[in-house]
Amino acid sequence: MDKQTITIYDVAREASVSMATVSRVVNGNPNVKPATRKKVLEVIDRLDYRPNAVARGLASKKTTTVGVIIPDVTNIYFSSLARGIDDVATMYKYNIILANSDENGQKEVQVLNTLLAKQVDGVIFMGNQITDSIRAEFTRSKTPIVLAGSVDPEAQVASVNIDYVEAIEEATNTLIRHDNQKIAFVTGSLSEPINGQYRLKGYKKALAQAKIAYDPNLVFETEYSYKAGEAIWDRVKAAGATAAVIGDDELAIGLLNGAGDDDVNIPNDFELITSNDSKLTEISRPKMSSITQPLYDIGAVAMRLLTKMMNKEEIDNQTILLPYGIVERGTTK
Amino acid sequence: MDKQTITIYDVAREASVSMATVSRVVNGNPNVKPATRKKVLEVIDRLDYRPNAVARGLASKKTTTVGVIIPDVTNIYFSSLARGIDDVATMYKYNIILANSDENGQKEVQVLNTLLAKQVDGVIFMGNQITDSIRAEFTRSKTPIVLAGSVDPEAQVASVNIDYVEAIEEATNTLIRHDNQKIAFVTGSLSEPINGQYRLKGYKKALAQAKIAYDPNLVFETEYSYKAGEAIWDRVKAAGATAAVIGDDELAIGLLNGAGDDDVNIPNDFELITSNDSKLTEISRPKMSSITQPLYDIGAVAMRLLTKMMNKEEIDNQTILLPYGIVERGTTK
DNA sequence: AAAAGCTTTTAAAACGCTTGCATTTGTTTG
DNA sequence: CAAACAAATGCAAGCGTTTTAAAAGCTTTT
Repeated sequence: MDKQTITIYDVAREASVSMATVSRVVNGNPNVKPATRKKVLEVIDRLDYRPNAVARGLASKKTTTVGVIIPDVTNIYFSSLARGIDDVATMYKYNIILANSDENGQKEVQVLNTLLAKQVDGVIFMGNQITDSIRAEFTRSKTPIVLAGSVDPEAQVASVNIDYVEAIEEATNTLIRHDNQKIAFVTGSLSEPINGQYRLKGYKKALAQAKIAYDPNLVFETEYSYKAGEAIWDRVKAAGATAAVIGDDELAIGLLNGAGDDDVNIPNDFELITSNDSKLTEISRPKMSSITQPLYDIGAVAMRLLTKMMNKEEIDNQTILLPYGIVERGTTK
Repeated sequence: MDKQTITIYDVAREASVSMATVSRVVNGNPNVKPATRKKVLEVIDRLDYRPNAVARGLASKKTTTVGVIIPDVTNIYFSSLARGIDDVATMYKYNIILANSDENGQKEVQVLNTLLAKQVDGVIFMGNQITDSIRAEFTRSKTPIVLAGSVDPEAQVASVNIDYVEAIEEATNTLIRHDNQKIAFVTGSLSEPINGQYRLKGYKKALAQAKIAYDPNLVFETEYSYKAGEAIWDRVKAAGATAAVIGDDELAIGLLNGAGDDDVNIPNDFELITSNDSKLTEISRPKMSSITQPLYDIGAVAMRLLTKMMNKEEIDNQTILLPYGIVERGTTK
């Protein structure tokens, strides 16, 4: 009934060699006489033999598959990283098992476990919160893990990022230089280290340097979403801010549109700088000034780092910081 | 050295039962005496045993993994579908191997083959062109396949979509009702059936009904990208169009911004309707009128259909059409 | 208390490949 | 030309599960 699947054994028989030899030619092992290789290759072609990766994985204990845990593919920030990850994965002959986690700690643990059960050779984790339970799973397994665009304050697990402190500091400085005194800081949950520790620190540093008092009423904690941005505009306005540094592009464009719909002239009456320099910054009107960071590359470098770890190569530096910059577009004077 | 991996065998020994029994309790097979089940479960817990999915896959010939071929995760249209796919996959205990194809026929074939080598239980394919080589691979394998948001003119392979002909016809009609005589049709390559056969047909039908002559100079073939949209504005304008139906949201927002930057008043001087009702339609200013289609659901339903096929359930209808609508927002009068 | 019929459990054969070790074949060398 | 070494191949033991057929235990029935 079923299309009889043909195995390495069939090839071996037809080519009158051993399975070992067939395996060698399939894997490009050089210890095969060219004539033999040719003969085997012909049979493989004739029978249309396709090696079974599952059997391969079981025998070799390598699946050439890596797990990618992503909060939400639909968010351009993460999908940009994912694209970088996938491209270099492909380059190194790995496949990606993609799993959405919704930044939900429980799901993250769950998903991580099924990935490990599937014997992935490594995992790339995106998500702003390394909860204790996740960290526990990380350390429990011998599988290499790297964080992409996420930060581990303990610096225990490998990661690739930009320097969030400095980046936000510089963005805030830009706004200060433009004579803003009341600068809002709006971002995701402050319980996420990237916000509560890194970005906030940069924001405060810039203020301190300019001798501007830090005002907790100017920091806004919300979701990374367009709607949240639109919704928070009123509060930002009410707080008397004349500018804002924002931690996410979707959030920023929401705020921008919220202000615009409220007939606020941007950048004259209100300035803003966002954080991720995704496609969205070019799509909005005015275009958004932003911290620039190489999203694709963060993913790509993270995956590259992971390949090294999977290969048990010596790693000189576990936590890689990629360069960032600031582009001023239409939302700053 | 290596953390000694513990296997089903270890559990069997510790619980003094056979591997078969352990396997049964792990798989929830009812033929196990409650007392035995409990004993085994305790040992599993104590040893922290995790079944090896690869071995499982080899023995059972099921990997509970499906392959997803996507042109580009970074495109909101596709990532929305992907999100739907992943969610129901998770619901049915499947994992997703995600592979970017760049709509490139060669890559598609390549990727499909590695997915099949990995013994995925099914495949979801997104991409607007079912080339002959892809079709050949499809039919060659016994693995179930369904198209999501992509169309197979031959209707050989299962798919879930909306009725593109009618949808575009209706969108065009809307523009005609608003007294536009010169309506541009801008979309991706016409060699893709979705454009060249379906959408174009709907466009022409609407024109014919309104007794407006079809003018090939008003159809624009380009890429699905923001840049392409911006770039094509000049040509659309030069052609004298007063409105446009557009096949992709990124493309549409590009065109919209292109027009806006050219000081054209939208919707008064130029109207447009886009096709996918993604997040972008709410993000643009003015917000874009659009054909509404349930992107998430298309993915979800496609995956659901696939689960049925993998389960060898009887399928009543291979090609599912989901309902669409039209929302008029700010880019139409 | 033996026969019959269930319910549980076990033994062991797959599943399709990789890989360490042994063997065979081929090539140099002294 | 035998010895020594290198290259090419083969053997067979895994890899960690599932699954089928058979065996073992229990209950009922008679």
